[in-house]
Amino acid sequence: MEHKLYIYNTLSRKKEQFIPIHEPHVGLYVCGPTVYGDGHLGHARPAITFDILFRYLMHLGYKVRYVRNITDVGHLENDADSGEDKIAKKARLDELEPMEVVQYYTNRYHKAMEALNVLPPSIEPHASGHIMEQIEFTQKILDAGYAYVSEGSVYFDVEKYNKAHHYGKLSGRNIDDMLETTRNLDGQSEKRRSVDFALWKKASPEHIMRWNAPWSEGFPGWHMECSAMGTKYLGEEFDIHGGGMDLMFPHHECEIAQSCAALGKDTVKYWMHNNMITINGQKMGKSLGNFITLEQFFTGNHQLLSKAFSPMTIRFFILQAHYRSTVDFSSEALEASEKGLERLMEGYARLQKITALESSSVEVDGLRKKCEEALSDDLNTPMVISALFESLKAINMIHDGKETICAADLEELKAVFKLYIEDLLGLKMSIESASGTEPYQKAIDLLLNIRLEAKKNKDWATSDKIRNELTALGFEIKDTKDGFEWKL
RNA sequence: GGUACUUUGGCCGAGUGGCUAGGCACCGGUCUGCAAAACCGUAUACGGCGGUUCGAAUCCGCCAAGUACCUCCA
Repeated sequence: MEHKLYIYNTLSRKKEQFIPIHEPHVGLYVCGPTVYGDGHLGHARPAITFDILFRYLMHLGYKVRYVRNITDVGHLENDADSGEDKIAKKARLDELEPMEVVQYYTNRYHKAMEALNVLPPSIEPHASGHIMEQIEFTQKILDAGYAYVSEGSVYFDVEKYNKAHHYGKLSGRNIDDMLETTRNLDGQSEKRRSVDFALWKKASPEHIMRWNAPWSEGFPGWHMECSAMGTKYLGEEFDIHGGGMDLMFPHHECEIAQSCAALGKDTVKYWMHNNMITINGQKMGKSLGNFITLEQFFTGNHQLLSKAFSPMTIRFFILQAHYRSTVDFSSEALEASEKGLERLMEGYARLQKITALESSSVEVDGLRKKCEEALSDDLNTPMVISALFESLKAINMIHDGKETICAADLEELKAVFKLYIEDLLGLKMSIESASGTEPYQKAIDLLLNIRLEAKKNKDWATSDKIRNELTALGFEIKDTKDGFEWKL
């Protein structure tokens, strides 16, 4: 690869040059959703962030295998000892089979992702479909001596692991602090230490989702699925593991410990974490109950939303901030993004209509380089967008006849805009352009042509009436030099 | 309590030891019968106090405010 990509590795807390383990192949694993409820804005962030990475790696010529899991078992509601499985709880409340819950929300998640123009991953494994792998993985850890069986459940022996390796190296904490802060929570536990976590849980009698294992009839611990499925599809060592920052501890820390204990080596080379979306400065999340679902954004059906926002607006809004920064949601911020996106896309459409002249009065060369440098510098999408907006000015000036562009420059500009807007940032033209059937469109055109005639005759009363009434119906009428344009 | 991070103009949000980020809003202009839309343009900034430096919003220290993780969370 002639171009160098730098990504921030949470492990080293530095930007590092990305060098694949087995070029040209790249293995990418990202923690997907637990499908017990509708996806919210927070789910869109990692999906979009790693969608950009996925697209960019492919653009650079790598053969990428992108694995994003669906968690449908083992993710508990509260403390590992007493919590109820999230899926099972939802199923009980809705009187459904757990797998009905899983299917329903998985479908809805897919629909939302498609609307956001997030490419499907190469493999989307379900935890429930990989119970055997998880049992085997657990057995490996037991064989290695880093786990113990207690009352039919299997727990990871964190203290023992920590003697040989550093438990806490990803999140930057040490075991003594953790033992201190968690000591009080520990009462009736079957665990030796409060920091130990479950690899396999024996199912209580009322627990529906259960499988046979050497230790008991039960289900796998939450962290186990990613270790088992990640290594199954990407190998014992793979390139990039991503997810939300809130998963850093304990989820990813446990994953590192599990994989290292079972395989005797570190599995992941680069750890990447996207930051959180906040609302009034506070993290948006299920536990805080302050989340807005993606569907609510698309329909505008939420008290904090001034109106509906298109999936592309959401995508653009997220891309306008760097993935490692928190981004604060507000209706105003989204409206600003919406307008900005519209301007960008209209400029992009305008670019297609520009005719080339003999020579260029504008500079086109720098854009591709700027975008490339920005994206390869730890996915700096805000910089890419900024560069595009700067070129947008030139496009508009050319359109107005104030600047000129030659054929070669025009081709380059079109190519770069397409590459970055469509292929890499994944922004699509708004769907609104296709409004109504042909007879319907012709009827509107007819009305506006009548208005045009009225204008020629200086019959302002008729002209304004048509304009005002159409506006009242929700049409946007634009007068141009030689006619009109309209949209809903 | 422990650990980490953040603090940029009216709002959102990049960046960086010296050169305009960008978007939205505002204001001014072009266009228009008037508007709207569109387009162009100007302005406004780097939490506070010290230090390093020829020079810091950018590095260091202290202080303040806020957030996250330490329990489920993308």
